Amino acid sequence: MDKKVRVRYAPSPTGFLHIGNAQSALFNYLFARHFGGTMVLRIEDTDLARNVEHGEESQMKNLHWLGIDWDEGPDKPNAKYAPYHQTERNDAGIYQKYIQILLDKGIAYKDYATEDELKEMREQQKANGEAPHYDGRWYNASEEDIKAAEAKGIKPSIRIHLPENHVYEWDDWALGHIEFKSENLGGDFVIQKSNGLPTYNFAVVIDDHLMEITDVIRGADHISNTPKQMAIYEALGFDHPHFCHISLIFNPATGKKLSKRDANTLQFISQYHRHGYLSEAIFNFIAFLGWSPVGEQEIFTKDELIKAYDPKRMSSSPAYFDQRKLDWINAQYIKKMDENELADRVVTLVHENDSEQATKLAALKLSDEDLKTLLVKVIKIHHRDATKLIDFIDRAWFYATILDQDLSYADFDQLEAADTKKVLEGIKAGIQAADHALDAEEYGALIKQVGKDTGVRGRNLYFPLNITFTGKSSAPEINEIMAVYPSETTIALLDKAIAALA
RNA sequence: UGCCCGUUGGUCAAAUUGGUUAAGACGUCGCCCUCUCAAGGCGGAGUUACGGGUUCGAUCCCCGUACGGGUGACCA
Repeated sequence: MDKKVRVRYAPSPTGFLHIGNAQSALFNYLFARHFGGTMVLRIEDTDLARNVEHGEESQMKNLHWLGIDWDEGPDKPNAKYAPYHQTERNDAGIYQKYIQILLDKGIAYKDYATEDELKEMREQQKANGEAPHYDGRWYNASEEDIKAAEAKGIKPSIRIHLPENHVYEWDDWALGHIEFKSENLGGDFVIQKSNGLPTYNFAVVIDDHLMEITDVIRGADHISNTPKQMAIYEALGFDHPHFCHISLIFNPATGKKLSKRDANTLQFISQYHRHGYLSEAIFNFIAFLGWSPVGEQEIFTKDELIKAYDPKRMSSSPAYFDQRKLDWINAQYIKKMDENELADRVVTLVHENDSEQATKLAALKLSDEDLKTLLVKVIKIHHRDATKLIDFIDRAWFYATILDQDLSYADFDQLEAADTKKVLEGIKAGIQAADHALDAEEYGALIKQVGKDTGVRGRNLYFPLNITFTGKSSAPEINEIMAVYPSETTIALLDKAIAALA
């Protein structure tokens, strides 16, 4: 690569950070970091009507959470390229200047057609079996027509005139060679709206050129915009950047690209955060949707991904989003992380999270210290079977409120009642005999001792305890679970179970 | 309907410039381990959309068909 790499992620603040957005931000990030280039964040806010309050702020927050940062943007301006909001760039007259150049060259022209006229034109074309396209009615319009339209007070839009028999072609990082014929672009298109703002296709070209973007990495839904943008680059005599169109992520439920409107799938990065996914796992997972490394390794840290990233290995076919695989990856990260760090993360999550589980646990008003102590115990027990941080929250709440839980003793029916009673009473006696609260190891020893004393073993020994302390016959390491509770609670639970036996 | 793109098991996918018993992972099934559940270990089943062509040989190159998707705005 001869020029220093500069890439950009350019969201429009019309919503919150969606998986699809995250994917394109992520590949831009990997591209920039892999080649030691610069990552730019630019806000494409020219559609005033659709801008959402806090959309931009939320995007940035979630990007940071994911581990994606940038070198230039609204929060990190660089005098040479600022500003980074398209509305501000418009106010600075940047787009106007290039519109004027095209107007002067006679490549762009004013179009006084009204919305209704255009609509009618398209309907007419449709009725004739033609593809809808602008018919060029105001190209080379007469002075009189223009004067007449001006007199009526019509505010014109500005269109660019497309050359005939021209081919727009490029070599895409992901797709290889692609070409479009100029006559298939839908006719001369608008570059400046009648309200004076540039259209997306125009602003993108000007900004990417001025910001010296070398590689445009974006979703495959932009493929058909690319030839239009190339028409603008050519009209202005600019070189165009390299393009990379990332394959789209599909929703398995609908078979279409993941859309903000799909209610049944988690769409937004914040939702994954909320549900207790680790940002590292999401990063890892998304990187593998649309790209794959050489070799068989599947779990990659961010640094490893940056090192391994190769734009030539971008996929050209769409991928279905498989949440089970994400769950597996998330579980891998959880297993690798130690109890302390996990507990810290869960504490943070409990504070900032408004999920049902977190709210319930927060309502217990434990001090951070007590909460962490409890969580470390819970994590020890469930480290192997948790897939999400929220699983720990859920269990911690359960254990903390065990006395209020409506435990089911139904499974006692499958066991010999006399044996069950002996076991439970033996354990109770053991706890009462001790002069301190037992820890997990001591509980383990006690259980074995009771087994020896009573002659009850195997499931007949463990199931009664599982049922007593969790309400289910199967549970992970029961001695560790018993150690979560204070002695009084343990004894109370035993009494409850013994009473239920009678 | 036009234009563009895509198609390797249920899912993600690999396969130096055409030669592999067509990797690996998730999921699934079975076995082992184990008080149970999980985790872990081992193993099984399961794929080159279809039809032609080029070639000694095609997942790979070409053509067609089918299916899927993207796009077709004074949205971005």
